Amino acid sequence: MAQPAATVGPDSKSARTRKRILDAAAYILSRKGYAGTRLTEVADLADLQAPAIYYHFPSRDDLIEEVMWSGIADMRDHVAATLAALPEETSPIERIAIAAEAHLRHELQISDYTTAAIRNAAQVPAKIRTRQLDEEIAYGAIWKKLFEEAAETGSLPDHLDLSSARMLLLGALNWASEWWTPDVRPLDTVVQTAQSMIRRILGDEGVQEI
Amino acid sequence: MAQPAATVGPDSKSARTRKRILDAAAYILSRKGYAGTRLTEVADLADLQAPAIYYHFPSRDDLIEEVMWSGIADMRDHVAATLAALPEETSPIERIAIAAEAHLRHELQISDYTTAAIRNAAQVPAKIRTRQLDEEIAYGAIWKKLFEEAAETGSLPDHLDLSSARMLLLGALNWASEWWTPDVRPLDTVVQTAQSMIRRILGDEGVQEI
Amino acid sequence: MAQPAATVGPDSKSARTRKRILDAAAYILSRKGYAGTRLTEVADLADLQAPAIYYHFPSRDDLIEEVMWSGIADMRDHVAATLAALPEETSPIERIAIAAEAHLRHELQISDYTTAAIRNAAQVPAKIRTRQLDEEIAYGAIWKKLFEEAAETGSLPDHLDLSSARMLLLGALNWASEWWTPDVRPLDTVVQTAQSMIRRILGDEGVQEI
Amino acid sequence: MAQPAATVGPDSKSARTRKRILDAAAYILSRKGYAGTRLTEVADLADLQAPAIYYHFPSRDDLIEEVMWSGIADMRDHVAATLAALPEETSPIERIAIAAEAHLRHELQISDYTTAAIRNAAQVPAKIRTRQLDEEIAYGAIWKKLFEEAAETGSLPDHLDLSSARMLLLGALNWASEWWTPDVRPLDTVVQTAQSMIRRILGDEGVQEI
DNA sequence: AATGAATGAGGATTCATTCAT
DNA sequence: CATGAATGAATCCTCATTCAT
Repeated sequence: MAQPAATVGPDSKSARTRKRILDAAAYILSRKGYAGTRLTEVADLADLQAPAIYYHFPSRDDLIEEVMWSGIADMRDHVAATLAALPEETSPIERIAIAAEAHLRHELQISDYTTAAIRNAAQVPAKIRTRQLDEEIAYGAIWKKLFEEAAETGSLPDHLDLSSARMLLLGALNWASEWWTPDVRPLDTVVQTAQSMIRRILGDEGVQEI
Repeated sequence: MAQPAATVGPDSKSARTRKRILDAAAYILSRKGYAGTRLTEVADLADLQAPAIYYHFPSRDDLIEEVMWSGIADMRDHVAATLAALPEETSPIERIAIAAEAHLRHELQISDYTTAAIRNAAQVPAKIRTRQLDEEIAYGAIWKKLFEEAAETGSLPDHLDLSSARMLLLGALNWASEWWTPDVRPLDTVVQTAQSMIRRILGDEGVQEI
Repeated sequence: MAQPAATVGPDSKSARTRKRILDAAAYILSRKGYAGTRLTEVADLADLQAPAIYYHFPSRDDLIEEVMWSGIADMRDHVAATLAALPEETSPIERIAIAAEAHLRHELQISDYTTAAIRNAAQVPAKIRTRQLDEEIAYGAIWKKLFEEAAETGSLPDHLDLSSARMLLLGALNWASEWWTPDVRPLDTVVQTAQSMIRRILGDEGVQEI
Repeated sequence: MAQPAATVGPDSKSARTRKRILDAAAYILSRKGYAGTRLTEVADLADLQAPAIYYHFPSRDDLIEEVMWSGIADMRDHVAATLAALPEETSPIERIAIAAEAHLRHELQISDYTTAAIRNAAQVPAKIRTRQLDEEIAYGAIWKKLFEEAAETGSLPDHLDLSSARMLLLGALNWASEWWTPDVRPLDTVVQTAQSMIRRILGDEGVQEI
C-alpha cells in the first residue's frame, strides 16, 4: 500500500542518490576547478550515468551552485554551533582561537564542499557566485563580530587594522587546504600553531602557552 | 651597438607579440582557472587570432606552463633581490617582515602571473605542475632559510612549530589576492598590518609598535 | 527465443548504426585515402552527425583501423572458405586459379573494405598498420602454401622465382580495383583471363584451354 | 652587365630549387598520399620554408599536378625510348618483355614521381586528375599497340582477352612498388620472373628459358 | 529513476595561403 | 628569392544536454 512520506524523506533512495552526486561534485570541483568539472566524471564517481544527474539537478550550474553554497553554509553552521556551545565567560580572543580551530578542522577534515567553495570562489561565473556571496558575507559577519567584541574589551593592541588582520587570518586558514596533508604533520600541530599565533597577535601582552 | 635593431632581441616584433600573449594568458588564467582559459579569449585580449598563438607557443599547455612558471620565478626573483639589498645587520625577523612586504606588493600590484600561478597550482595537470613545483620549492627554500635564521638567533618563541607557522604566514599572504582590492583599503595598510602581525608572532617578547 | 529483442545483439540499433558507420568509412577511405577521410563525410554518408561516431568508436583512427583490418580479414575468410570447400583431389594449380577468382570477386564485387585496405596500406600510420599487417601476413601465408604445394607436386616450371611470381600475381589481382568497372567488360572476362594466365604461367607444359 | 638567358635556364638557381621542391613533393606524395602531403613537410625536405614554394608554384595542387603528370610522362618517355632503341626485328612478345623491364626499373629504381602518380591516381581530385589521365591514356596506347602487334603476328594464344590481360599485366608491374624492397630479392630476379611470366602467357607454345 | 543514443555548440589544433619586409 | 608573422577555413574531438524508452 501507499508508502508513507518516507519516499521523499531525507533517506529515500532519491535523496541518497542526490547526496552521492553532490559529494562527487564537491570532490571533483575542489580538485579540477569550475571549468574542469565534467559531469561524466561526477557521474562516474557517483556511480551512475551522466544524464541521470538531470533527474536531480536542472543543470550543471545548479549542481555546482549548490555545492559552492553549502560549502560556505556548512562551514558557517559548524563554526556558529561551536561558538554557541562555549561558556558565556569565554574571552573574545579565546573565542577567535576556537573559531579558527573549528574552521581548520571543518575545511581540512570534513568537507570537500568547503574546499570546493574556497578554491573556486574567484572562478565561478557571476550567476553562481551571487548566492554563495551572500553566504560568505554572513559567515564573514561572524568573524567581524568576534573581532569587534575583542576590540570592545580593549584587549587588542593599538595600531592594528582590524579588518586587514581579520582577512589575513582567514586567508591563513583558507589556504591551509592548499598545502596541508595528514602525512607531513598532524592537524593538531597546525591547529595549535594557528591558535598560538592568534594569541600572540591579538593578545595585549607577551604570549604564553595555554 | 651598430647591431641591426636586434632581429630576435627582446624588442623584436615577435618578442613583443609573445609578451602580449603571455600577459593575456596570465590575466585570463588568474580569473578563469586552468580549464576555463580559452585560447580565443587570450587571443582577443592579445589582439590577434587564436591560431597565431601557435606561432609563438607549441601548445596551450606550453603557454600556460610558462605563465605558471614565471609566476613563481618572478616572485622569487623579486623577493630574493629585495632581501639581497638589505644591510648585513638587518635582524632575521625584520628580514621576514620585509620579505612579506615584497611578496604582497608583487602579488597584488605587479603580477597577474603570480596570481595565476598561486590560484591554479592545484588544478593544473601534472605535466605542467612539475616545472612550477621546482620553482615553488626553490621559493619555499628562501622562506625556510629566513625562519631557520630567526630560530638560530634564538629570537623565536618556544613551542611554535616553525614549518606550520611558515605555511600559515605564506597562506595569509597568498590569499590576499582573493580579497584585496585597492578601493577598500590601501595596500600600505595591509602591508603594515601583516608586518605588525609577523613581529608579534615571532618576536620573543611583548610586542611593541614599530 | 523468448529473448527480449537482443539488446546488444548484432541487430540492435546500436549494432546497425555501427555497421553503417563502418560501411561509410570503407567507402570514403577507399576513395579519398587515409588523410583524406573526413569524419563529417563519413557521418553524412552514414546519415548522422560526426560526433555520434564517437559513441561507437573511440577515435577516427580506431574506426579506420577496424575498416583496414576487416578489409583483409574478410578477404582471408572468403578465400579460405572457398578453398576449404574444394574437393580433395583439386590440383594445386587449379586451387590457385580458384583462389584468384575468389580474390577478384571479393575485391571487385563485395567489398569497399578490401579496396580501402589495399589502397591505403602504404599511407596509414604505423599504429594502425600493425594489426592489419598481421592479417596480411596470415593472408599471404595462404598463398604461400598454395604455391608451395604446387611446387611440391613438381608441376611448376623450372627457373621461376616462386615468391616473385606470387607477388606479381597478387599485384595483378589487387590492382584490378584501380581499373575495373562493370561497364567496360564483365567481371567474368577478367576472372577467366586471370585464370588462363595463371594456368599458362604455372603449368609445366604448353597451355590448353580449360 | 645583363646576364644571358642562363639565369632562367635549366641550371639556374631558380630551376634547381624548383626541382628540389618537385623531388620532395614526389617523395612525400608517394608515401603519404594526396591529402597527407603537407607543404611544410615538402618544404622541410627541400630545405626551405613553405611560403617559398609559392614563388615556384601557384598552389599546392599545381605542384602536385606537376608531380603526378610527370610521373606518367617520364615513364612514357623512358619506355618509349627503350622501345625505339630496339632493333627492327625484335619480336612483338620480346618487345613486351622489354617494355615490362623498362617499366619496372623506372618505377622501382628511378622515380618517386611514378610511384606517386601510380599510388594517388584514385585519390586525387578531378581537377588534378585530368591532365594526368591524358598522359595515362597516351602511355596505355603504347601498351595497346604492343599487344595489337603481338596479336597481328598471330603469336598470341586463342581465347585470351587482350585488354584484360594487358591491364592485369600492368597491374602486376604497378603493384610492385607496394612490396618490392632491394633487401629481400634483387630487382633482376623480379624483372626476370616478370619476363618469364610474360613469355609463358603470351607465347603460343610451351615456354623455354631465354 | 535511469540509460542508450544522439546532437549542437564550442575548443584546440593544423594547414594552405598571404603579405610586408 | 625568401622568410617571419599572421589568418581563416577546416578538422577532430569534448561535453552539456535532450529524449525516447
